[in-house]
Amino acid sequence: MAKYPFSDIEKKWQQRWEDEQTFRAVEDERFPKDKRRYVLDMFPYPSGAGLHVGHPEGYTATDIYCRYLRMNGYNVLHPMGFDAFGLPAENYAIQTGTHPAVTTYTNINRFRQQIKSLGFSYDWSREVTTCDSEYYKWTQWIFLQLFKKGLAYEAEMPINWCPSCKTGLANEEVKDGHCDRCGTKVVRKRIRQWVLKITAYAERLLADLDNLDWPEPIKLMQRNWIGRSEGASVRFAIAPREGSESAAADSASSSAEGDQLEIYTTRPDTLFGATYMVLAPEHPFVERITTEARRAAVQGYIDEAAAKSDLERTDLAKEKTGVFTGAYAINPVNGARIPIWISDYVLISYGTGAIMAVPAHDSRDWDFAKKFGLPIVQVVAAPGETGPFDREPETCTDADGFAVNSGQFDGLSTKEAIARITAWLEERGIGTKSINYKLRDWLFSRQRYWGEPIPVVHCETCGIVPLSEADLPLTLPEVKSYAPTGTGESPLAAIPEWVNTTCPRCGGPAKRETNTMPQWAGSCWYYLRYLDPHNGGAFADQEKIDYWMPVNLYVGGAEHAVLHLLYSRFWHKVLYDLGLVNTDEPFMRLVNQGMILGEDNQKMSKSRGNVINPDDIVESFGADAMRVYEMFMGPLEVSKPWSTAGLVGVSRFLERLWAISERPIVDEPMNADLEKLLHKTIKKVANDTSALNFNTAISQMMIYSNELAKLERIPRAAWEPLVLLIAPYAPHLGEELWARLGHSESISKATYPVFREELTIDEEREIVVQVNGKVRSKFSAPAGTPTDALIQMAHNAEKIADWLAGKEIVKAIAVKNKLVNFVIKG
RNA sequence: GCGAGAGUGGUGGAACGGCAGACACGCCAGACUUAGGAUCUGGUGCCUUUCGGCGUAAGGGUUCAAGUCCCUUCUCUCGCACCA
Repeated sequence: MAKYPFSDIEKKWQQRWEDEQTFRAVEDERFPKDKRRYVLDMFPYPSGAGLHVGHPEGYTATDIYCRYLRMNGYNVLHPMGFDAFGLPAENYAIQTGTHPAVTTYTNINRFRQQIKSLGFSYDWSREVTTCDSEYYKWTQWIFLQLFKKGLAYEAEMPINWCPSCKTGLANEEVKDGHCDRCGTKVVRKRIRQWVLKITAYAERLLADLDNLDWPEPIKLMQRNWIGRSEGASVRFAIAPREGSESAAADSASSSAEGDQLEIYTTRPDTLFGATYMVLAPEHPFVERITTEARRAAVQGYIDEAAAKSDLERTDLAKEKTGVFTGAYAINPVNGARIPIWISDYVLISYGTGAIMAVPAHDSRDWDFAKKFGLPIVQVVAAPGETGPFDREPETCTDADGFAVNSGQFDGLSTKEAIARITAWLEERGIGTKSINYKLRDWLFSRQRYWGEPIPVVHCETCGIVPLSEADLPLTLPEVKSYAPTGTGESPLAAIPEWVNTTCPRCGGPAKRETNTMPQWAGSCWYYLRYLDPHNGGAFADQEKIDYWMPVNLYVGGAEHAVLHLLYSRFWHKVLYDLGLVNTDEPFMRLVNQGMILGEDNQKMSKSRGNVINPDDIVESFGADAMRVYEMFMGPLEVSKPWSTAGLVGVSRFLERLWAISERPIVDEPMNADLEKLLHKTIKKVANDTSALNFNTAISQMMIYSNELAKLERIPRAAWEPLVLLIAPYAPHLGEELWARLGHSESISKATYPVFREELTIDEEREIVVQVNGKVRSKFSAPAGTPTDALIQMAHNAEKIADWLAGKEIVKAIAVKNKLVNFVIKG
């Protein structure tokens, strides 16, 4: 049998779609709001390696869904573009001297051609590229809005620095103390940075997750990343010096007296158990409170801590370290004089950088107290525990219970004690209820070339001055060397004619900002630019935003859970607050596709030699086979290994459809059984497709086509619906078969088949007869036969009399249309 | 350590609490064929000659009935990681 000529067919229809602009999306008011859908793919970074079989998985899923929606009368926006700023092109430039733009656009052209070869129904007229100055003009414009709102600020702060990428990294880009991109161990470095105040939106970013139809694990990851906790801020007075220490104290140290040391705790109920305090080594009080006698030891510890990498500092396995400062604080609830230590187990970046240590009820404090012989006082007892509570406890517990050794609060439940002690602190002005977040502000500057220049200047008289919006885009200058200086300045700093400029405010001499934006900037809002990609006067027209937004379905990998997906929610909320977008969330529904692994069940990688190139698959099996196979492999959301043998199976299925189409298509009625199967098939394929359960939809089409394949002559009424059903999956084949059926218009404009519910119901049902839960027989009964009649019939079913002979029927259970179960004894 | 998800034939995977293994790959047998992952027919979870028994990581439980619900354990994947 002749193979179907997929190569010719696919080329032909891709050309047709392009010539006829078949998938151009137009803001047609005749479609009411609920008949419009915005279906978005995470756009790719066009790497030099070309498209990977993982890319088409999500793209195929959304494409099938979009084609399905269009055939069901929806106006669908389905765009594609490229996330084009980024380090690989820049690193390549450093090695070869090739301008990153050259590499990037070469790669984009290759990607676009590869993506098109798979026959996706994108509206290519809306393509965006983030490194295009007409695009990043608006990235810069949004940055200016953030700046004007006070959400972008400069700070000199210790940051995560990747020595290999020679740039700072956001917290979200550090995994296990290593650079997320290149795996190099990050170090701490203190340099001037641009930071976005994402923490100002922490509460909303957290709360609004509840309204999103996103996978729970992703929402949970964002919740954990934001890390909200409730507790209290409490001020501890620094105790006056005593005895010889006081006499020895110099004037600088004694000035600390009267200072208040503020801490944050989630367990104010354990205040009576605070037996010492710990400051982060970087805490500003350390210098002031350290006594002369302890100064050398303290300074030594600080130096040691500074030399350690974050990874070493946060290694949980290591023993706690620390030194005593010589100073004491007064516990405000009981007046106890408690020593103040420093230790690197307290982080300067969280809370106030200082803690009250409650060793009886915090395992970290416990470890520390045990190591340094500090007192441990139990202040929470387990429910029912009777005491006595005057001994040092044998174990540490953070479980709830009731307060002991806590003065007037004794006996209160943990919950009650937290509320009452917090109120008591507030009355006396010693503390307040307080909320903390793990989320840090977003480190937004990169000391690299290939990114959006940050559109501000540094003026000697005016300070930081934003460029006028009319001066955007601020384009990247040409440079001789792309190599980062590594000193914390980008290559842009080496171009005086670009750096030296005039202040937009006073006209005096000023220097341009030489840091660039991180790769995440462009992807924060690209879904908005698709709405109106060529607009020169605004990032997008309001009416177009209102027409399409929000995104109804967003499909992409899970690796962006706390990066892109958090950042773009933040930007979107800022734009919402400025009245520039119509919703407070950008992506209503999110689906993460699973990874496609190599045939060896390992992650695909060049080094493992298990990489599958989509071009090869399209070449030898066709784009339709590739698409259908990727959807047939298993559920979209799970990871699954590639199997070329499995691909062959799908290819045979498409061959079979072609073979069927070559038989006589006749205007004759089909038999009742086939008609039933047809309507069941339409129902299942429609339901599964709209639910993105593509694997089971394909399976059903296989079942149906296997039936059709048994016929010599194919009734048109049995064949046309199958062609329509397969079209979203195998669009080239669908078009060709549709044309061969005599239709002149694209099948993508045809109407999806409709099933008749009554034809999906079997009037005869097979009823299973069980004895003690085990299947012993079966019989056929009309649909809807009442349960008592089913039980009667079951008695007469084959072999059942033997099973019941001499036994007592304890109970007979019947489920309509399904089964009868006899429960017997003896 | 904490959190989340997942464990089903030789393989990918199906299965509103109701016949476990749909569909597909592979394999076996046969047919046909100038056989370039070809096409067609039948078979294919394991044990047993049959009757039948056993089977969804392991163990327990709820139920007339459990892959599915509950508890315990194990393994794998992912995320977080001294956040007070």
